[in-house]
Amino acid sequence: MPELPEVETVRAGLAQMLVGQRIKSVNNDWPKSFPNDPKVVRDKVVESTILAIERRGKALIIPLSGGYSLLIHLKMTGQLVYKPNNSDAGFGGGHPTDSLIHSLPDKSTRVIFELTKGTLFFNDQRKFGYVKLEKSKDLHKTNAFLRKLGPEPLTDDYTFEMFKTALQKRHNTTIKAAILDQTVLAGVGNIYADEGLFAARIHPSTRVGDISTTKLKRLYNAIREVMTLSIKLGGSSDRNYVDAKGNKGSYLKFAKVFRREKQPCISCKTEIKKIRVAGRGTHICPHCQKLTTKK
DNA sequence: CACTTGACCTGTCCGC
DNA sequence: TGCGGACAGGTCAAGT
Repeated sequence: MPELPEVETVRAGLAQMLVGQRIKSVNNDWPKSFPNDPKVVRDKVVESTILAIERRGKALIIPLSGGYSLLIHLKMTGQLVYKPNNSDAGFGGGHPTDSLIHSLPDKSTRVIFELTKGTLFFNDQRKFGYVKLEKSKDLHKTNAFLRKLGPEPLTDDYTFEMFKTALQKRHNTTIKAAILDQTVLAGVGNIYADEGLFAARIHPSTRVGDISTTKLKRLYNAIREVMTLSIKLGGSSDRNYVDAKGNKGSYLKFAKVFRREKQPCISCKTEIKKIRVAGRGTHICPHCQKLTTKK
């Protein structure tokens, strides 16, 4: 599910509700969902206080009092949903009747954190995601996943030059594979790759080295615009994704190509096609996104 | 080193 | 209705 906009939406929701709370207990049934030694987890996590909720690329980082942090990756189907202790009535508190919160825990619940004022559920149908306990000190350098991540694309200091320079090391591959590469920039996944490439009118199979600077500049802007809009709309709920309150996001109502195969292109009415690029299902308008090559 | 493919899992959908 | 296969928003380890 979750690409940068979805993870950022979860982060913002959790930050409102969890910061300052104490963790009373931790339980997990599937060891790979929380691979640390359960005794160590109990020792370092229980009785600690949540200091902040941070995001890096598609990962969440929760620093705790006591010098440790939770590093969480939702991968394809992870969810982090918080249920306040007083949410039983099912109304108010930002929990519409179709919120996932009313059926928690469920069969995909992997980890349960009991907090002072409520319960945090880590759900993950496909079990690809994880919660890991890490030392907070220099976490961005000591953790192998975080260390390799490229720059955050939505910060003010992320420039076109940074984008262009990072792409040069992937000049021989397709532009779609290149922007999905988390070492080039952090946070783009399949949805925003397709939406960004459509907005920039670039065919996903185009070789990076064959794209003009003008078009790359369009893509740089498009990726930032598409993800910024999605954050405003609470992210994309294609299948599993929900925010920290268990509610779906609405970005896909505004998506131009993603999951719109067989529908007319909003720009030229040509039928949207679904193809395969970089091993991923890929959505294009064959008329607006023509494949071009140099020489 | 750059790049591609399969594996990790469960659930759903589609064709026979 | 049942069954097999393909596929799903991500990353990593292997292979070429």
